Amino acid sequence: MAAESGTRARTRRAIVDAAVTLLAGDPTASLGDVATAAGVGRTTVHRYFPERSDLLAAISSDVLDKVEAATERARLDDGPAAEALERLCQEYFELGDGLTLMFDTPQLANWSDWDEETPADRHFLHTVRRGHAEGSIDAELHEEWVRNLVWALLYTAWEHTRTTGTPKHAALTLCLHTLRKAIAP
Amino acid sequence: MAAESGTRARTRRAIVDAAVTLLAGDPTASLGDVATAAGVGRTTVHRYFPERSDLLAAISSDVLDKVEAATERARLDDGPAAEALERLCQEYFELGDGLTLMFDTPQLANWSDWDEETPADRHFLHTVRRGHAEGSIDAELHEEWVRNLVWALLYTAWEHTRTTGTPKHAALTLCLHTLRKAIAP
DNA sequence: CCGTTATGGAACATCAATGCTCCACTCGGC
DNA sequence: GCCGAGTGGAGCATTGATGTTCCATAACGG
Repeated sequence: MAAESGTRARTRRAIVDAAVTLLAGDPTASLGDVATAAGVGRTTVHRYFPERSDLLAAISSDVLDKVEAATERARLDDGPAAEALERLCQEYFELGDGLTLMFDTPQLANWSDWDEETPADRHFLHTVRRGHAEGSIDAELHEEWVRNLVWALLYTAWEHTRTTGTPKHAALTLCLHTLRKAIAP
Repeated sequence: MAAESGTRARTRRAIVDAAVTLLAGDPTASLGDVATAAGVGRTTVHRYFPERSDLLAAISSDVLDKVEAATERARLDDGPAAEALERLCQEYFELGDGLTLMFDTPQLANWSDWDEETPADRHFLHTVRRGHAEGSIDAELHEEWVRNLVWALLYTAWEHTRTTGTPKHAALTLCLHTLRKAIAP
């Protein structure tokens, strides 16, 4: 909140970004590892985030912000709901490691001020219901299932690029192709 | 391998089973927690598995065995490939915590004698190719993608029961419904 | 160019998980 | 019912992560 000097802001970003990347690969990575990855001394990490939980909270908040921003860019209220979800998928896909982290470390939400219900989440579920009403999304698939499905597909797509070396765009195509067919009525 | 006395075999099972359940929920659970969950002393756990890695190897081997057994029960070579995959999905779904554990702790494979290629995996990929050939599975979806997709759907289904309280059978239905549509040509 | 600001590293205390040992106890199977 | 296999708990050493302090130094910015 309080404006930070340019230097401090930059260092803070470096630490958070490095932590996201590192923790996405190994949620048990030590703070020393994070410091090294960020190109910073362990002492400096502690200066910004006195306790591990402080760092996790910062990460959580950072990723949630990005999710919110991505959700807005997807313009969920424009056009058919099914197409809106595909746009959202593309936006979320760009989140990369942040996505992976949120997917397999849901406890992360607890470290931040997240009450189960973010605006992005509400907007997502609302869009699915709109799809049900207008008939562009299979009515048998509950909102929550569709949300979980989207996250799982995105996670799978990233995993797919890591293990098979498939290029990002190809993985995204597979992901969207699969989603489109899965949610079609 | 060497035949164990009934008592030892039972204790060993209790520890492994408890560990699977516990680690599925929290991969960082301590050996003390595992001992408590298994209803045995921490000393006993060490007697059976001198190091943590020994326990992980045992778990890995145990789960892999169950996967192999489930794969055989699915009779992948009978009938259309798409239907075979649905049967497999139902069998895998029954693995419960073991499934969750393998999904979000892939490193587990390293602790056992797993060379990237289990018979079950080979059989699975082969079945997908059969589906491509006979036209019952969308040819645009590579074998590896379908495999990852199936695991992700199963994981999501379990997650769905945990977070929304949906009954198991309903989650499985959603899972199968989604899979069927996703892999259809 | 100079002073404030930020950093890195060393050193230290703490803590929890682990791995290991010993011994008394009990429970299972003959 | 007896005896040995199997168990549990207390205790102890080790290790790695964490959190904290202090000081010398680097670099940022006016």
